[in-house]
Amino acid sequence: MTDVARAAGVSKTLVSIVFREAPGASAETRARVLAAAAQIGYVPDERARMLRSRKSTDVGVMFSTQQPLHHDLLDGLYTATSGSRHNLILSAVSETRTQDEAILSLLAFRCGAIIALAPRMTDKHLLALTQDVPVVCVSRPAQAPRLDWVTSDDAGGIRQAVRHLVALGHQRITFLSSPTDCGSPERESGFLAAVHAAGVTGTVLAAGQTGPHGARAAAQILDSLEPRPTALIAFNDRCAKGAMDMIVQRGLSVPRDMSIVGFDDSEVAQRDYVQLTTVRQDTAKIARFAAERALQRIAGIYLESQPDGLLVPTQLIVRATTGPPETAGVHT
Amino acid sequence: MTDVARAAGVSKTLVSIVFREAPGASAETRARVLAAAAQIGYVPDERARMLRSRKSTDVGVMFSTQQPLHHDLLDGLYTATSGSRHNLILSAVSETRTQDEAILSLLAFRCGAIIALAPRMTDKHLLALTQDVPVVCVSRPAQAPRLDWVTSDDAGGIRQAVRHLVALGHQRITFLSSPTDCGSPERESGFLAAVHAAGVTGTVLAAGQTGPHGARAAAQILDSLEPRPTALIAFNDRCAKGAMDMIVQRGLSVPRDMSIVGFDDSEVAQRDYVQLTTVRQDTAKIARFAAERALQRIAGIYLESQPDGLLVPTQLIVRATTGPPETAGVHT
DNA sequence: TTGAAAGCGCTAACAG
DNA sequence: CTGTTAGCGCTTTCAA
Repeated sequence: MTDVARAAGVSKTLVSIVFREAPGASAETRARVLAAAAQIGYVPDERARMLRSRKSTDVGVMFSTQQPLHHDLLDGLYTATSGSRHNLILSAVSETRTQDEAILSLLAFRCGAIIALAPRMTDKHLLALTQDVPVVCVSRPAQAPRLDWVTSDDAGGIRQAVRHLVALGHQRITFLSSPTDCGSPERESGFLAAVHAAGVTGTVLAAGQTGPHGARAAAQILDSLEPRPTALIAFNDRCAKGAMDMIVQRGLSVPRDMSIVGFDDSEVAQRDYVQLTTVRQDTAKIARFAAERALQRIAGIYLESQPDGLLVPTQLIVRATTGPPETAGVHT
Repeated sequence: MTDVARAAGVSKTLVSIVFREAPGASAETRARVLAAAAQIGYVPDERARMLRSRKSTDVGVMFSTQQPLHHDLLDGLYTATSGSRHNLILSAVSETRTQDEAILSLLAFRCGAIIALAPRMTDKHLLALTQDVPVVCVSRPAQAPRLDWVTSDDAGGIRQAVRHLVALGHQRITFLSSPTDCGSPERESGFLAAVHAAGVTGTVLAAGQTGPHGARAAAQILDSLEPRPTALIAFNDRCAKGAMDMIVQRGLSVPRDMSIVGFDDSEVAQRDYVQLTTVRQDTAKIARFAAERALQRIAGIYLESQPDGLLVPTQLIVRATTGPPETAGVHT
């Protein structure tokens, strides 16, 4: 910066003013400073800048490398913050990095707010965090005061799936849950409420969020002797996919012998060889809300009138993996 | 920090020493400082720390939200740097954020080195960047001095695919390229060399990296009247998938009417309903090398003896989408 | 419209 | 082993 100031023949203050796009510099000076900076290849040190200005305007984002949905959300967050002066500080959760580590790193960078994608911590833990920095939870509702959240209407989404299946004539439906994941409790209770309302038989089986989890659960269902369900609703697309693999591998056909519904409408679902019927999440809207809230909090705006969270509607995308149940008994 | 020092009854220096895990503090003091910090909820300000220590030990990583392979690489990078004192500063390329913006942001955070995943910039541009900070390119070789790189042996991988297909009896093979992507030139020339060596007919068709790209290319192939190829090798799994979709949609069967090979061995390929034969990239090894190089550069180590880059071997994973060609003529 | 000085939270030399 | 001092690159008063 000193170099730029010298090259442009002005003081450091002027350089600062120009780069902050603050008023107080003539157009002529501005141009000369920018030219000198470009010449030298100067980029303001974001760390020093934040350090001195004391207010960190950066938004920290905790996401998971393994969740396709998070990549769509990241896209949405960048879109929502582009144009603003706010940087996104990314902190990933991976196989070798825990959520706590990710959050700690965000704290160390003194983000002005944190957007946590699918935080698997308790409300209490999150609330404690809120003492230090405003937090917006994505993919899970929260109950604590001053804890913002935004998530898909999980229960509503599952209800759409159940109604679709019931309309096709299904009487026995199983939900493959992923107990430790965000949103699973809501989807599970939504499922139970929906099957109850429709007067059909619904069972819940703990599966998990990955393909192998779905496959294992499907195998379990096929191996059991009881009247087999004719339709499966999975916690997410990957789980749905795994279940489908297993069913086909056992010589059965989808959707003839088993209808399958996923959740997310991730790329896997869309591009698949067998087009997966799924519940689509509106990631753009979720991201927009999360970003908006985070920026509000950073600006110190806390409106009593606005609710803590937002439930974003889902949309059922009917593709090729759902159909009427096979009426002629079971062939294994 | 001052608060912690007061609470622990020591000077700020001691607190600094304790948090840096530097020698010069008694175990007793150390414990007292840590206790006080935990009590207060103190986390050292990473920005101030880097600012003062002048050497930024952080590693900047440019990645793309849309590339499944990058998420595996991120995992690998976190694993490779965990345990070291180096932070990973992530900067994403998304629909609304260009590579230049991503790099600029990394520069603004004064990373000690940058790992660029699949940089689509010219060697010249990258070389200019190297003046400011050491750069390690991933997924593409580079020719410039002091520009480190690591990528899969693209040509070798394609050769494995070609040999596999030729061994099955294929005589006409088409490669679906993605001209603007990293690695495509290498794969294309590797393909041409391999078909030449095998004495079979090989053609190249520009497709792209997404499913729709692959589908469009496949349609083009099916619509042309010339002797149709009996096997396709795609730039990546998504492209392969899209081509497969189109082929099946036209009433043909894979691999009977057309064998298909992908590239990457991404989750799509592995979990797919139709198990995709593909060329696996060793992401863990690539990530390890990239991280190792970056840390070396940060440490100021430049060994003349070591090569600029590394070509990591690939592995052909034979699944269900390749088989002998249908000998009875073409049925449309 | 411009410049000089002070200081953000921390680390790195020193000295005790 | 512990404390004091100076300053990283920037922004922010305040004065010219």
